[in-house]
Amino acid sequence: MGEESKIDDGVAEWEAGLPSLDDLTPLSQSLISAELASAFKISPEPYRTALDVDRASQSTISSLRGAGSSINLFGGHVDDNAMAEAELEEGSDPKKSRRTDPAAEDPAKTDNCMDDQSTSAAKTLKRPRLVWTPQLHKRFVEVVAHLGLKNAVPKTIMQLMNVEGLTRENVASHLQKYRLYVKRMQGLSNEGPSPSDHLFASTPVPPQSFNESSSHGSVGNGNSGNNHAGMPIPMPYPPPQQIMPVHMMGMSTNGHGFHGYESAHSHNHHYQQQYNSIMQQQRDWSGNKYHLAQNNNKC
DNA sequence: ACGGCAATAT
DNA sequence: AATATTGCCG
Repeated sequence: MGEESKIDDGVAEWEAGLPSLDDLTPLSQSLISAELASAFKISPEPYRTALDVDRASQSTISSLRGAGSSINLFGGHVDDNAMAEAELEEGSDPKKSRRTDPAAEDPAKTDNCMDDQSTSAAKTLKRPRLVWTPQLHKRFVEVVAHLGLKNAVPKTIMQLMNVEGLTRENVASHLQKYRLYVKRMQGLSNEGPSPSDHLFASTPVPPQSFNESSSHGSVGNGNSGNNHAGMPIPMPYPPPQQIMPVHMMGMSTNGHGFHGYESAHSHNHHYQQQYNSIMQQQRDWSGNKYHLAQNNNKC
């Protein structure tokens, strides 16, 4: 409890040091050219009054205080305004109702070096190490479960997880560990998640989800807490973020365009392909946390 | 190119 | 301790 007042003091002090409204560059000033905006189908920023800004500020502050649950993809530090966008949400978190317009750029450093370089740099630049938060891991497990262990290979997992910035290597590494864990757990069938298994223990191990896959059938773990038969996890995960101006007419709005277990015998590469194309649309780097981490990159 | 796995590095 | 990277192989 003492902590909170400390934070309050800090915030107050910080607020006192802020420039007055009159000193600030008007938010109405566009950060990108009109051409660029229209080229990328970015709708123009709505006008913001000082009141709007204040409200946003309040909301930020309160969210900083309230349950420090920044769902940042990467642990470590949340640099400054970087936590404005949460990485992934589950349908099971009714508390977050913020779906206002994305905004609040920093007028101070209008850093407009992008295009060519930043997009190619996305793959070149060294990214901060990934932190497998429970949310992320959960997603991972769900995807693996749905693929069936047979098809759960890094690339596919990565694609279906649909998490911005997640690399194949990230998944491969995690998968390797995960497999070891699962094996370890099956060997010692009666439960005993070692204390070192924090993360893994928190998510029930995939109960051998579907008919195919698995060649030797000793995988039936008594633990089948998830996966209610008729309700396969909503696979086409809601794109955590990113706009995707895709108009695919085959399977559009009806909730699920994914029927999980195709691969082995069926030839519905159809769907998978459509998926892939979507995935590629969202893979694009645009602006996100990675650059910020430790790279005072001048361009 | 990809995937799996163990060893090793950070 | 958690991830990343590397090397070797199928």
